[in-house]
Amino acid sequence: MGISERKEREREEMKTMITTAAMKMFLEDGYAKTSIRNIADAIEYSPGTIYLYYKDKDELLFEVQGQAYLKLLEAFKQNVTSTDPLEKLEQLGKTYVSFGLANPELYDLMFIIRAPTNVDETTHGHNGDATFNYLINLIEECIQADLLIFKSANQAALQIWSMAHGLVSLNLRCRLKVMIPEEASIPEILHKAIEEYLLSIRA
Amino acid sequence: MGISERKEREREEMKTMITTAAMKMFLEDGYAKTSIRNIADAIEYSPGTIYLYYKDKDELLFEVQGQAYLKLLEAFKQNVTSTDPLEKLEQLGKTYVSFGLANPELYDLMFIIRAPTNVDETTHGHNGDATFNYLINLIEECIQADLLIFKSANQAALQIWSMAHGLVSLNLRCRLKVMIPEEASIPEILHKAIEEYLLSIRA
DNA sequence: TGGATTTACTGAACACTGTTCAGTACATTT
DNA sequence: AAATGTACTGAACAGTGTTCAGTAAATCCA
Repeated sequence: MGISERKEREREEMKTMITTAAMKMFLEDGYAKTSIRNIADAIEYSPGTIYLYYKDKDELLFEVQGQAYLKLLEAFKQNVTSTDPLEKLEQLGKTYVSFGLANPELYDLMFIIRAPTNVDETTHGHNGDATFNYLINLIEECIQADLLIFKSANQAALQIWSMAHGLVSLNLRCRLKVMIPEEASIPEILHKAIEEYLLSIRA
Repeated sequence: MGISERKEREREEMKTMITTAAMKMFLEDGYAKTSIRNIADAIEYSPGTIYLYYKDKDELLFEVQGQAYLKLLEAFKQNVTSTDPLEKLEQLGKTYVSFGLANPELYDLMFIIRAPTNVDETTHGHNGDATFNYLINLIEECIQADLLIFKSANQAALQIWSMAHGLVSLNLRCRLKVMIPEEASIPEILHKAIEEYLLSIRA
């Protein structure tokens, strides 16, 4: 019976049609300013239809977040090319910061925006695991080679991620203007901060 | 002519009445879930009245943010008691983290929430200056005594604030659950992270 | 093939949001 | 006492996420 298979396929096509439009509009206008009606308009369906495929706007966000995490993972894989673990860690850190600077709306929706998805991590927790594991594995590699001052990978990841996220998210909320008056020099200074920080945690 | 003075006084009273109610409701339910109508109900006025005192919801946020920054500054002054600059820096860092953990909604509205106030820092930039200067002065003290690896106070502030904000804000968005499974141990681990970080940036 | 059933979709409706503004009632001034 | 100024109201506007009775087409079964 090929009909049910075709219907399943059509359903998946519809779902990706919705998320593709949603992703595009989230990136252009931000999550908050993108309404279900706008998305429905973009794909030329009625608002109610979207609810036949996603239970609410938050589930749509969750879906888009998953894609965004993969996009970040791709950036990691593409830019972390060195053979030296510490150098790889630096490449990862700089990739993270560059990603946040280049895709502010995306970064916002991945890590900053408030939504059920971002709060109750019990059901929605395993969305960015692959990307996070990439960091953890790299850190473990560094620790096993005795290259960092940390004893546990979790401890190291906590600090390293916090530093990187702090830099990016404070910038996204314009909190760095007091410290960095010239907007143009922000990328350079943030990369320098990552560099320096990683120097300071070397064993 | 005492009438215009009385009117000015009454106007100020009304403004603080509004911001007091707003602050309370922002803390309890969050900024997004608090509506102008809710605030108006709480102070027993019509919604339109609020707009006679504040031009929009964002201006209300700005006002409450100012109070929140002062509250944080108070916490700094109360907890930073040591005579040793490095110890003072540690006390400040831990106070910052504790503040964020104890007042999640307040921290959210101060540093995380997205609003015109938080984005265009040209007109709204000087709201938290006193609190920020407290940090800068302390860092300058450390640098002048050659206690830190940094050469410039701005450079140091960038890293230190980013680390602290990263820890607090990732926690507020439940991003630490992958690294810290037990919720109860979060405060201790975050304080430990601050401790360790400050050790790693000692000259 | 023809009638019953399942499926996909619509768009009006509900309860909310921030914000505006004509209208009103009271305080102050002349 | 009449005219002016001020403070406040609450209905209205345009938007939001979400639901659901109604419809039309596709599928199934006899």
